[in-house]
Amino acid sequence: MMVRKSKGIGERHKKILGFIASYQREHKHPPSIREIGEHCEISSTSVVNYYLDQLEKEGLLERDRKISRGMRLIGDNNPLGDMLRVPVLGVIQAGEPILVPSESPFTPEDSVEIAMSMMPSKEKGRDLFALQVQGDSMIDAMINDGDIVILKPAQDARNGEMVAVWLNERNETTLKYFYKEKDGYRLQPANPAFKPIMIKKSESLDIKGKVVMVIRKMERLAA
Amino acid sequence: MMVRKSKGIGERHKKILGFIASYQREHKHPPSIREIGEHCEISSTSVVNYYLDQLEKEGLLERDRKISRGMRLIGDNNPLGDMLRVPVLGVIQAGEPILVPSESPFTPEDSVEIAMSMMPSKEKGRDLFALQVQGDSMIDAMINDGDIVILKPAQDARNGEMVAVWLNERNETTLKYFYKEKDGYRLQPANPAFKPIMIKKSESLDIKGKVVMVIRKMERLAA
DNA sequence: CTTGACACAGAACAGGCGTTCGATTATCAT
DNA sequence: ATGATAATCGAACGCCTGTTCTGTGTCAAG
Repeated sequence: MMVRKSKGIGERHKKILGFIASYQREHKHPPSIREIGEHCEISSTSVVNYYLDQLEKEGLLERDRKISRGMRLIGDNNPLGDMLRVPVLGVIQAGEPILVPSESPFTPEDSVEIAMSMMPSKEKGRDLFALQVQGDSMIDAMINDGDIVILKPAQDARNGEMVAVWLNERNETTLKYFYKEKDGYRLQPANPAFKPIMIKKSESLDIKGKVVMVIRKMERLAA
Repeated sequence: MMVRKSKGIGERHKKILGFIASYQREHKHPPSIREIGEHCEISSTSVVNYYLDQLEKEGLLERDRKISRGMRLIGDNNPLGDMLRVPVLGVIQAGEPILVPSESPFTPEDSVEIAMSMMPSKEKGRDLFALQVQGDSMIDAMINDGDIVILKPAQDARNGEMVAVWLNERNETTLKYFYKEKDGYRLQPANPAFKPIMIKKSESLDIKGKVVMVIRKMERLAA
């Protein structure tokens, strides 16, 4: 039959890889060695095992020996991965205080799923929450109507972090870069076309959380 | 011992649920019935099975009977999910043509993972690609320096869709809402503070793709 | 031609693992 | 108290599944 001379991956290998991926997508768990054999025209379990070993050596597969269906695709092939489910607690808009987890009486109607690998640094905590932006009031933060902002509860922030604040005096919710200055705080819009807001120490500054991510889905069309 | 009167979930159930989640996170595959028993102080496999059945009835778990470790958590508990790995092909900036998959000679140095559930409609194709925005040239599209835009290759677009275009005459790459008009095309910035660009039919309009998502990670601090 | 690496088949083995069933104890309404 | 229901246990059963070993045919190098 065909020979491979021990270099690289052959057609058979690709077929197996593809089968594992599609099987896993359909059944939510990996196939057994025998199932792989049936669908890839391999009549012996030992041959499947043989190929699996090669795929593992190539770094395309990982195996938990002795464990049933204990294999998983590595890298680009793997359709499954760790993700974080972040509850969407409500909307954020100017003129209304935002709801942080402890204040919100609502059950998250919806949630968004974020890949762990996308999470900045060590914000991988379980206490993140999300809000959907309503209206154009956040355009100075470069955030559109409909965007989803993911927040981490916080009462204070370091310079340069984007925070969600409730400005009592102005009766306004806003997202700004936070800077502490000698006579108070400076809230810097992300959009350079807008001017910073200066907050005196006397005014109340109510930080609700830090913005860790912004997601904009383009499914809907522009007005 | 304690009794549950067949309503709701008890402490034991939560412990099992938690163990499955943590086990799966560590081993990349679900535990066996016996492993659950060992770590939850249940000495009989039948009791574990007993609880698993209840969890399934509650809709918190799904089971593939007869299949080894054939269980998976449902909903918020499930740390694993279908995700799309989108290759980051390079950067997008004004003054340089963008690279679409077929043109790019580079192997994606990096990739971003997006939950399937986050993908708009049926853009769940395998041909998506991502670009990292460099510079502030996309501020009129409400997109910041460092943002990641996810694109779907396309040569044309419908009105209202945001597209990535290469304007040959202006030697410029840009992201705009696309509108076809009687005498040509109108490229509308997402930011209402900016004016639309009118393109005559005589000018060449090179649509490279549709923007399906924008992601902004806030890990880095503002300048 | 011989040799040896390689691809593959098939069968047997053994342990993993879900299932099932009989028996026992605990809790509660009656 | 008492019977019904829930919770548990322990062991046996048997399929599922990965592992291993022997054997065969092919092809290229010596």
